Amino acid sequence: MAKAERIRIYDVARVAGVSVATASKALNDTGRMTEQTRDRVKQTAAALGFRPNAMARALTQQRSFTIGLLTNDTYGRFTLPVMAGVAEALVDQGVSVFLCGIEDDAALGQIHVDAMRDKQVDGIIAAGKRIDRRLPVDLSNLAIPVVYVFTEGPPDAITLVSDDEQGAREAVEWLVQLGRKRVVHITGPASFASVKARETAYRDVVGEGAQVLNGPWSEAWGHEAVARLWDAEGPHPDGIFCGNDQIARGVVDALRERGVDVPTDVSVVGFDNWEIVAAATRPPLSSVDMNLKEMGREAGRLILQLAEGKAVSAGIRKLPCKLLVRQSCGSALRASHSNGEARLGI
Amino acid sequence: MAKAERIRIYDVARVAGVSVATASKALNDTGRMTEQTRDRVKQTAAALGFRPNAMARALTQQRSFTIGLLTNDTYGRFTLPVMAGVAEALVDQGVSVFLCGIEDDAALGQIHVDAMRDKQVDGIIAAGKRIDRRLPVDLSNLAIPVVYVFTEGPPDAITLVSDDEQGAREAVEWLVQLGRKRVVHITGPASFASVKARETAYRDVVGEGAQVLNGPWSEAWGHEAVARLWDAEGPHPDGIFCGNDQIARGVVDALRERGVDVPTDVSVVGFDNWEIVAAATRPPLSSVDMNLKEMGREAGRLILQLAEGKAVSAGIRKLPCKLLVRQSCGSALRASHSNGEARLGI
DNA sequence: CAACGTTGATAAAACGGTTTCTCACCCAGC
DNA sequence: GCTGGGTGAGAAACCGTTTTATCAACGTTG
Repeated sequence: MAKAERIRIYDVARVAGVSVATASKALNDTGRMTEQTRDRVKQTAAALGFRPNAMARALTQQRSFTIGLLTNDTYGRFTLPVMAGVAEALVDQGVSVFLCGIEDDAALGQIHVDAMRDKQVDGIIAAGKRIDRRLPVDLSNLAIPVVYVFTEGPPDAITLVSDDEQGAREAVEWLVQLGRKRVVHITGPASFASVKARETAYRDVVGEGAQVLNGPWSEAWGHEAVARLWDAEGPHPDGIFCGNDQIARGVVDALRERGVDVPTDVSVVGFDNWEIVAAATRPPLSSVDMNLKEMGREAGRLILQLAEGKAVSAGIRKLPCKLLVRQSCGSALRASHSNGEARLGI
Repeated sequence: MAKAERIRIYDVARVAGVSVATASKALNDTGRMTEQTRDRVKQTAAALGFRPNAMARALTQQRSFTIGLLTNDTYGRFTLPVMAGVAEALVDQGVSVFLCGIEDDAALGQIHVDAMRDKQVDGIIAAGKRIDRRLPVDLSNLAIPVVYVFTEGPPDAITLVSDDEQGAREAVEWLVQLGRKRVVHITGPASFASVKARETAYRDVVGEGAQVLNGPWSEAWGHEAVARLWDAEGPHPDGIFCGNDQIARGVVDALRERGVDVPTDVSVVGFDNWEIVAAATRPPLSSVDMNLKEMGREAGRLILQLAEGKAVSAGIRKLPCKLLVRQSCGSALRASHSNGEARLGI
């Protein structure tokens, strides 16, 4: 097949025997004309395989049907599901996504923002990997709408984050419901806002006897924390709520090596529901899913609304997490399992 | 700061006291004029903060300075580094990247391809997660250039893949150099082309006594394979070359649980150099890195050349892998370590 | 001094659509 | 028969840039 010249609306008009103006109006369902004329134009357009040139269209209308996704999460663990959600929400509106990875490089960020402006994006979604850090770019007085996802934005911005407190609460309550009496919390560095939020919920549910161990976000820390707990005097924990799945995996491995059975002796729950870690753990890890894809979808919907000129109320929106029960916390109360799942759904 | 109206080249021309045509030529370093005039225009443009409207520009020139990246690798493990490389190669040429995740959905793929055409992308990079599978879209007779990365393309296409055979060879030769006499190969399903390529290289280096175990790409399979090998009669392996890092991690864990020391008793090498797995393994895993980011860069360079109308010879290009030595294969020959690294570099 | 090539700059025509205005036409009402 | 309002369609302007064609002014040359 030869590289056919692209069909222009001019061609459609000529074949259909109308003017370009009429053709345009027919295809966009605007203007006034006979239903007959409109159909004829539409049919010839279809027959010719006409597709409007998005550039030309963007030039007159003030929309490019393009948005920019700015992120500093190169590894993609958090951003990838968000991206998928955004794309999903936008694809059937004909909106495409520019992906801009900026690491933590302010200069690179500026380059990408400028490029986006030049390309007339209808909006920008700024996605991060940490709720309490900003991206190294200033998007505060752009002429285009901005939505912040999983990152900190200016006070009056539209921001989407996960509800860490709620997620943690679900997890700890689940452990308590299973009958666990001594639940400890092994988590990341106290400097993270999400660590604080999760800890707050944990302390709230557990009350007296709460015990929190802070360390790096690594498997190694999970090992070490278990060592500390089990080498200490007194009764050992029978439930462990971990700050993320990597720590949880370290914990589970360490327990196995000590001959402590999970979930019979100890129930373990992680956070993030990072499939690749949670599923490979033996036994597979229960974990709190932050619904990042849904966050992406919501971001897509919002940016679309804004692009269409609709008003969206500013502020921070916390989206609910969902506990995903696998085998690492046991199924003593299997009867109430599905019940719990349903109750915990978003 | 008010949402300033965008400055058009018209404004620059007026302020600089020249015609729009002159302004355009001044800024693009084309046409003829006094050096003085050119400077004056450039300076007023800078002073006004003029940035050309990319849409309008794309309409006249035949380039949008935009390319599309089509991928079915939603999880992003392979595509993410590729994307980073592509973006890196293109950003300073002012080229932006449309990201299009299509899963394995042909209809979705078609939608994205159509959208890209409408938006006049200068080229498409099709990136996959498996060398011997095609993306569910037909890009063969588009009017725009296409580069295939880490996926199978049509026979006469420009395709970039990793040189699995060379990578495997480096790994196995390294094990042999360390003095390992009984090296086995635990790998993925035989249906994968990359499995075959790696196996070929392995057999080539080991010769007599080669032993290959095929299974799924999972940690669990690593465990099981070790069980098979160590429960069998006769001498145990002293070197294991694994088909990917997940299997390798399973292998290392299983060996530790059996009291077999890595790397003292057995040297282990993985494949993919998936940081998150390789680094968390105890001890950290030596692994073959496929240089995916460099592959992305190369893809970016190629698509750029094609977009500029330059000819690029078709065919499959195998890009070299690089062995990354960590602790899982020992350092008996530490003296030749850096030597080896240097020799194995790309 | 006329013819001519250069030079610096401009007007105007693209690019491919959308949108605003204008207008011919038809029919109803007086 | 004249006016007026609604209807269907087209001419033309516009979006913001690049590019081609044109042109005046100037210096050179025969």
